[in-house]
Amino acid sequence: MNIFLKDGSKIILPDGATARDVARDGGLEKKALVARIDRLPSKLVDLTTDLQDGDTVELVTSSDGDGLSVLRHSAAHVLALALSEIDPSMKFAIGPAIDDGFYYDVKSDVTFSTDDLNAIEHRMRKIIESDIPFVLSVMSKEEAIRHFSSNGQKYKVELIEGLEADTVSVYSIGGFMDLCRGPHIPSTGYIPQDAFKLTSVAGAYWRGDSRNDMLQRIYGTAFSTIEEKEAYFAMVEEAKLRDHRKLGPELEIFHIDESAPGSVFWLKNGYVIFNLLKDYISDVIRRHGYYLVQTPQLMDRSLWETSGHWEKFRENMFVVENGDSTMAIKPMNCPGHIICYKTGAVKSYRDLPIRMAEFGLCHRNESSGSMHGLMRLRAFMQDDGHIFCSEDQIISETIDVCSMIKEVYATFGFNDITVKFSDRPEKRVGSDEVWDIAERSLQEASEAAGLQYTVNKGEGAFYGPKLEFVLKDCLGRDWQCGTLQVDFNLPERFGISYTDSSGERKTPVMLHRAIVGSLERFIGILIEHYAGKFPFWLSPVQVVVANIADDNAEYAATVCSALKECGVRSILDVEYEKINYKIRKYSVCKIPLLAIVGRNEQADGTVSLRFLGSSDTRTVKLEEIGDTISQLFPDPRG
RNA sequence: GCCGCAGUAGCUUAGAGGUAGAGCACUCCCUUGGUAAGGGAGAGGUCGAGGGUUCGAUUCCCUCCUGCGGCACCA
Repeated sequence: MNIFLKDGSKIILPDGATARDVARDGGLEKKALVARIDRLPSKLVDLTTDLQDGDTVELVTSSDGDGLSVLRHSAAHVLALALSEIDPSMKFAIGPAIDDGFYYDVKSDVTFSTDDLNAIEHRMRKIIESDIPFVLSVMSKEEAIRHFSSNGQKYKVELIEGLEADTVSVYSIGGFMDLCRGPHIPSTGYIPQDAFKLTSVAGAYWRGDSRNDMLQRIYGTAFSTIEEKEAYFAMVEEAKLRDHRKLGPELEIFHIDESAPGSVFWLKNGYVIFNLLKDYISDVIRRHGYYLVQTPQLMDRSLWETSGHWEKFRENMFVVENGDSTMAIKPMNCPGHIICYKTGAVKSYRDLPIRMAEFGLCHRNESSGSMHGLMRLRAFMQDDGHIFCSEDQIISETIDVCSMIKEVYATFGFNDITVKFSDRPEKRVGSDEVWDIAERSLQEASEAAGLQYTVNKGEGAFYGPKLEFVLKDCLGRDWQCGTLQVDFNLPERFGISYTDSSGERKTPVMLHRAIVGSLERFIGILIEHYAGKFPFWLSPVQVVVANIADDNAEYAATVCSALKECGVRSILDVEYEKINYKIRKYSVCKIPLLAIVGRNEQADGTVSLRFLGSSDTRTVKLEEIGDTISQLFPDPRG
């Protein structure tokens, strides 16, 4: 029969040939893992799949992203086989490939720890060496249930029972049978011995539901080549070095104390960054027509009941009993802004849009296991803002918010932004009709703003659909920061209104928006993005002026004053220490610029500038130092 | 909150049923030096908290706190 390859060439194979014969024919027998056949659109299939005359076949190797996923998925099966050897009564849940590897969830009386991973890996290597084929069999649901019940595989039985089809596919390696949709690599030997590794053990709930059994999850990863594996682990190491929880305290940016879990002590350097960020955002939003307000920390329970937060988030709110009244520390700022809206004269359509912003300190009683450095806190400051507008202003306001977000991200070098659209969640307030309008408005606005987004089904806020802005840092990691939410519900619940041009009372639409989300979290991201080497404008200490010998101390002080005069954040170091020692000291704390003065500089009225991470120096005249610095380090804030 | 792991000087860490050592940092002394650590001395620890076992616990056991890897949650 005639078989076509992806490049259009044709080969002739005997009847009954499989995709594997194509691999053999093309000398790819050792590399091809699975295949794509045009007759079976966009689906990967096993190489054992029978071909038909006229099929176009594409062989897929592990250098293809989908092929790599198959490799990892197969590695998960090998892991399962290895685990079943350790505990024959082990119950298997699921073992999929994920973005950077694979895992298998199991229930066992044996508790695994990181120390056990080597031994498990060793068993996996034996299985890989034995080059056991993956064998597909298709059986009826009943037969499969009988099989998996007979050896107590209750999770597999539950999975099968949930399947629609009449038959299920099962893959075996040796005697080990696993329910699986496939496809798989031809045999275990296709997993490269030196390019896979088990990485960690963790707990995970069966079917991701905290009401279900807690399982043990064993994570691993596999790559096409050793080089790719090494690059991956090098990246993991690099991420560890940049970890804001390590750099933050080291660089005197912040501290989190046992006495206040989930709250930040901003240290001397961190508070400079915090204020620079806050001032910068203040400036941007002011240019975009916002005014700032500040609302109380403690507000009465009734307010939270009206907003719906009491019902939905009571458990996560800090509540204060005060005599006869019950107050809550604000977990967000929206109700406060609604109260601000209600004050003063009755609003007219001429007043809209009203763009109100607040650096709002919010407290949420996050569960103990969810806290993570600056990324997830119990107390954090939102760069919050609410736009009260009419329905026909949604589009123009959305466009403005998007451009503002892009502008701010670009200032920090984040140019790769993706957007997610989250629609109505199961638990929500408001009628479906209102949700229809809200979702449609946000969709139209997104299109008008030229956004390309992916949809996160059911992930919206309880009061409205939302856009989430995700930025990519220099290690390629995604961080969700900005958000824009369209809300028809809270204005309704609080009964706020404006008078439209025909004199009629209308309820305004409320757009909730944040650019960076939480200042704390954004600074955490910045620490990791810059690896602690902040750009000049954000550096807490921009210049250290250091003398070489005592004779130059006075001149060094003059230089330091001159820098301060120019608005440069500088400190003076005239300690009696060798210049090498000082250079090392300030390189370690990542000061971007050192101004070194010795006998020569003093005589010539100059300063020797030394840049972080470079041994080049540059000598400039003292009176030109301010101009030189602003030329060398242009301010990206515009 | 759940599963697992960890907590020794400011930081990084060694150690063991008989109350602890090191490096960096710190203080003092010597060195007046030219672009990533000069030399010497000193000080610094109720070994996360509470309870139990023991003649004796920082070490073994239990409870709690905090953190770490995940899961769940995330207005």
